[in-house]
Amino acid sequence: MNITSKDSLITSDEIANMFTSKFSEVDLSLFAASEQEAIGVEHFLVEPKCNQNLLGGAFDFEAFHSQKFFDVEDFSGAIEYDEIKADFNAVHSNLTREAQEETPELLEEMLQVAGDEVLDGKTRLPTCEEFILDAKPADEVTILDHGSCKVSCVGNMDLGRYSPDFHERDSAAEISNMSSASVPALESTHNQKSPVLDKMTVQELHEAFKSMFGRETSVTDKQWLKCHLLFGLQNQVELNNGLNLIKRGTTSYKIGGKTVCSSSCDSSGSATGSINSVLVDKTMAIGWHVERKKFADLNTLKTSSEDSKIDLCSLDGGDEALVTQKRLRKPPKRYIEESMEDKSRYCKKKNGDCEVVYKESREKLLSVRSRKHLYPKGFGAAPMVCQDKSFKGSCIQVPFGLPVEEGHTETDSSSWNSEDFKDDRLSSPNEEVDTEPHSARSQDDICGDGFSTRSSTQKVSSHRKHHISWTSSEVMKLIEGVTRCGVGRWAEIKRLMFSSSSRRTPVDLKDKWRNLLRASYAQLQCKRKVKQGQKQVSNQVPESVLWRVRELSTTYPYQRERKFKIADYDMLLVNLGPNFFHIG
DNA sequence: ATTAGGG
DNA sequence: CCCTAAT
Repeated sequence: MNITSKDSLITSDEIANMFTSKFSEVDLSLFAASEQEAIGVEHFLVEPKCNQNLLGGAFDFEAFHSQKFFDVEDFSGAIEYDEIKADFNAVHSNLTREAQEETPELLEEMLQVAGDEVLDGKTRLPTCEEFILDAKPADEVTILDHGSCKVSCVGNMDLGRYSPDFHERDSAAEISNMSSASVPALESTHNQKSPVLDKMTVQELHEAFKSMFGRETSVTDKQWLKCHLLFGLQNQVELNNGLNLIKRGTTSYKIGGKTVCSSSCDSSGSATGSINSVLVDKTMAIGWHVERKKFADLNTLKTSSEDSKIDLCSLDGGDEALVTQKRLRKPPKRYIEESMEDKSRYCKKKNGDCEVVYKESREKLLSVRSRKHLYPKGFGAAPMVCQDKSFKGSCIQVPFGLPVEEGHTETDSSSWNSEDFKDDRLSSPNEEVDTEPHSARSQDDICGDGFSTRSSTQKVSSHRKHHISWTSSEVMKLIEGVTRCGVGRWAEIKRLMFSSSSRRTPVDLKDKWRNLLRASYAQLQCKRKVKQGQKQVSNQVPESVLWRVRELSTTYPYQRERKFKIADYDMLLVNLGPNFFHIG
């Protein structure tokens, strides 16, 4: 089940959005008498088909799967069919395995419990103690089919033991009060063989329905009514318990013969799990199941529990703002990065002798380009994997700008004296002077930037673009480009002058030009003071170049309007003097 | 997709 | 260099 690598994740926001509507809203949509308004889950609400029960251990997910109980498309199209299927398969096998592993005694015990209640019959709801005793501590996902009222628990079906710390009775008492008041018969067991429910007349069921949902229904199908009543009951129970469940960590309880399991201690360690039972709808449960796994890697425990709280709050009633806020909160890409950064840092620390110093906390780890590739949907993807190999031994964060182009360092102003000036000038503009050595790349690979993702996940993920110093020839090409095309037409300049250069995007050109401009004016003022006429030791860009930059900046006042045609370029050069391209 | 501008 | 908003 390789769901984590999929990029079409459903985000928690979407989940929350879809399923955290207030109960009353759920009520309206799911139990509309017309049956037509509700979408998605409606399919299986009215189409009872599968009737396996839990104890039989024959929960056929494939059958379920093929019945179109839900329409994948309905769920924002974000959950891929395959994923769901994969999940179901896993669940299925899991369940099967579990069922096989369970001893007959345990199964019998379970049957007995159910049977007792059936025999007990009548209208007695389980007491608090019974609720507690019935609790099955487990990693269970409740999957409830409203058509057949089938319920299944997957995960650790620890039938023999009960959660020791399940001592809170408040919620259980609430359950009793709430349900016994209006729905006396809901304790009954597996629907189709429930004598108690069967005993109820349609009218009684209607009454129960009305008292529970506050509205009447014209549906006369007893099965339908029973299932919806159970559904409603469970919803309310969950609503009442929601927050408690999170704190408690794990719980499950039984309503009638149905085991409703909630857990917040599944493998992901996320409290989100407890929402599963709030979303009685199995598709929802599955959705969360999938989702939880996906987020387990990204979220810290803290985050996920926070999320859960928010969701439950909204469920609890009326706090739409939280949901809205959550939805609006567009997780900044930086968030992902920084969380990655944190983890990576953590990993490094963990691995010991790796000393990495980040220049700024906001330092981006990935270049935009690669990041776009990495996170097509922006969120929730690509769990950070820290591979030890990456950090074996010590590594040092290499300062940016180390990679040198063409083997010559032009931070030394001497490079401006070199001949590539002339070369550049003489070269025809269309003639690509590919000054792109691969040294930079290889440098990149050799020294790396100290981050792990490169080796671990996609190698496409080059990280923050190294600062590649501009060579003199590049600067000249830039200037020439500006001269020809004018300021602002960076794309064109890039095409003209840097077409062979993989780096140096138009934005880079723009940035560089801005820097040049800045430098040129800064230099004007500094020059007054330090008139020593020393060769610009401080800056690699010679004065003449800066001068020309200024010239161009006035020539092309940074708007599209080009005062000069290309033909004027020669004039300009003439005006600048023959020595322009040499250090003056 | 490009460009401008802030960081 | 990165990011974002505005074209």
